[in-house]
Amino acid sequence: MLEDTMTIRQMCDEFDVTPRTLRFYEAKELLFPVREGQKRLYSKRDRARLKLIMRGKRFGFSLEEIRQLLDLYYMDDTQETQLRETYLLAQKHLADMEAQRSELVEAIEELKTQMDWGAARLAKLDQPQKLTG
Amino acid sequence: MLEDTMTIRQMCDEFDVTPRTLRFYEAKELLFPVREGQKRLYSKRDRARLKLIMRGKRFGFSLEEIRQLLDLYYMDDTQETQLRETYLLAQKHLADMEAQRSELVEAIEELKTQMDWGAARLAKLDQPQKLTG
DNA sequence: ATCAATATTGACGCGAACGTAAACGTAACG
DNA sequence: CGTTACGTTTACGTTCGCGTCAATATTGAT
Repeated sequence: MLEDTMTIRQMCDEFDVTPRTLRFYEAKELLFPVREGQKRLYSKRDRARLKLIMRGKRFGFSLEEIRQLLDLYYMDDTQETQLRETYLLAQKHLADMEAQRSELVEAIEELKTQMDWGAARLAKLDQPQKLTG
Repeated sequence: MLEDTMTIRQMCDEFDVTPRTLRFYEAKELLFPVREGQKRLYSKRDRARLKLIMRGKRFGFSLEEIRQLLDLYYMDDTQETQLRETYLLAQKHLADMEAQRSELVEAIEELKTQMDWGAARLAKLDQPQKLTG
């Protein structure tokens, strides 16, 4: 506890995931908890990574894509070649996310329009008094 | 051709999907192409729906969620009860999309920050002349 | 010491969203 | 009339992201 680590259960509670999920991410090399005997202990870094994982998932990236992107946030000890590749990868992801943002903004506008339309129809159904003026 | 319909191949070319996908969406009741003999013919409405399907997928909605939402865009002949339910559903989706937009904006900012950091490191690697200034 | 709670490693299962192969129809072209 | 091209159904296969046992430690409390 002194070393700022968390057990698997604490992680599950904080991030609302199951143990299975955390072990799965570890198997996929997205997380690297240390072992205290048999038990996994998650560091602050693991928590930061998990947060990014959840975010990436939300935006539709696969775990494999996320795994590669995670290196960008922890490339302190990365080789130069790796660094360049990661940087290029990040550029693509950034472009993708900005495109997604645009589409999302447009989709929100359109959905609102459709909902206004639906709201109008519902209003008529609620108050049909003025039917014949 | 005169009736503003498209064959399955034309659809595939225009939306960059496979025939299998279109038949799959039909099986899931997301599309309703008419038949000319055996062959499927996709109307303008089918195309509009497919566009919304692709958009929904992009934003992480399942095909089932999308199927329900599609009714909002074509509820001219919808019952009142259905209309209310669909409207409520749309509100939830709208909220979800707006939340997603916020997170996306934040994620973009953070990613940019990280990239600037990486870019700085790359710059140092490119021009180490001032090493001992 | 024992019992319950929590952890671990397999291993199989599962729903979503298609891919892919087989077997068949039909329609046009030379 | 054959074959080439495109379409159809049926059905099994595949990948992803976990869920769900089962069997086995390990740990903490009584």
